[in-house]
Amino acid sequence: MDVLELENFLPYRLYRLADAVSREFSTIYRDRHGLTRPEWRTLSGLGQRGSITATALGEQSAMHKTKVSRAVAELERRRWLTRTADENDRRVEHLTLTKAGLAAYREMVPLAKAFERELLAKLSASERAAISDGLAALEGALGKG
Amino acid sequence: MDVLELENFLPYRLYRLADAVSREFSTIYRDRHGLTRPEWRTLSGLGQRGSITATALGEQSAMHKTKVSRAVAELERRRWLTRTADENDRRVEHLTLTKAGLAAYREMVPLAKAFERELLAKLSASERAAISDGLAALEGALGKG
DNA sequence: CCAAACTGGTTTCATTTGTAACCATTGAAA
DNA sequence: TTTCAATGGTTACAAATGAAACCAGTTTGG
Repeated sequence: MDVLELENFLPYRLYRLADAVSREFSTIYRDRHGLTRPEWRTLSGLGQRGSITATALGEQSAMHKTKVSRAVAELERRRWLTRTADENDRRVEHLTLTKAGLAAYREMVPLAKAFERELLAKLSASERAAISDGLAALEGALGKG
Repeated sequence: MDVLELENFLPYRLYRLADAVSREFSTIYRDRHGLTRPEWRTLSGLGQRGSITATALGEQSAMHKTKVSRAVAELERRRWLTRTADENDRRVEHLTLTKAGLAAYREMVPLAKAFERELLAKLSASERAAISDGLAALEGALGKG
């Protein structure tokens, strides 16, 4: 009979791995600041790109617009970001980190990098290359459709 | 200033890719049978392993026990599986696919394999090797802690 | 024996999520 | 213009999720 081996099935392996890594990483921003993943991504997207719109943020961090909307609302409530209206298009708002938001970002970046470094340190150089190349290839394949 | 490039950050890349692939794949079992992901995994775990317990199913398919419990309940409602009590331990129940469940499984397996094949077909042989090795290495690294 | 402590599995409750509907504004077309 | 489709963003509602409490039943240690 034709059987599917789940543990070798690419979608399953990817999901399982992403879930494990993401869950582990989430303890960092959760413990430190009580952030959810969408909030962390928003913070991190804004820190990386400076002032951007909610739509751009959604694209850059691969989040559904409702997630962005809610994360932005929460960070605004914390006074970690401010919205400023666009001059030309009144539907658009530009998001910018406040001093407090920037401080949180600056504090998080080294922790995030350390997490990644420690994870990759468990691999050999060729394994690191393999993951890097493999993910890039898949990203490319999905991009095309 | 120290910036984190989200698009090169491993946890983000993994999650994004897994989400995209999984979302795409989910249309197959959703359109065909209206299954959720936990339900699909349950079906597929049972098809692969024959008769197993809910706990074993959770371990094999990396699902929280409440997910397993609910997915099993739904598949039972559809009469795709049956539970039989363990002789020695009355807490344990062994899950087995019914004829209908097995039929659904047999129908899904080729679709799943085709999906994976088509995805991998977009990569070169060396890229396929890279993904395979890279994921295996990460799985190993996480396993150890 | 009998009382913890533990395990397989379910349920409850609060939180997170996605879909779809929505509001306001803008751009294009008639 | 006026209308109609599209776009940025929010909200309402339903479904999915996880943590913790729970209910058997089982094991362990006194």
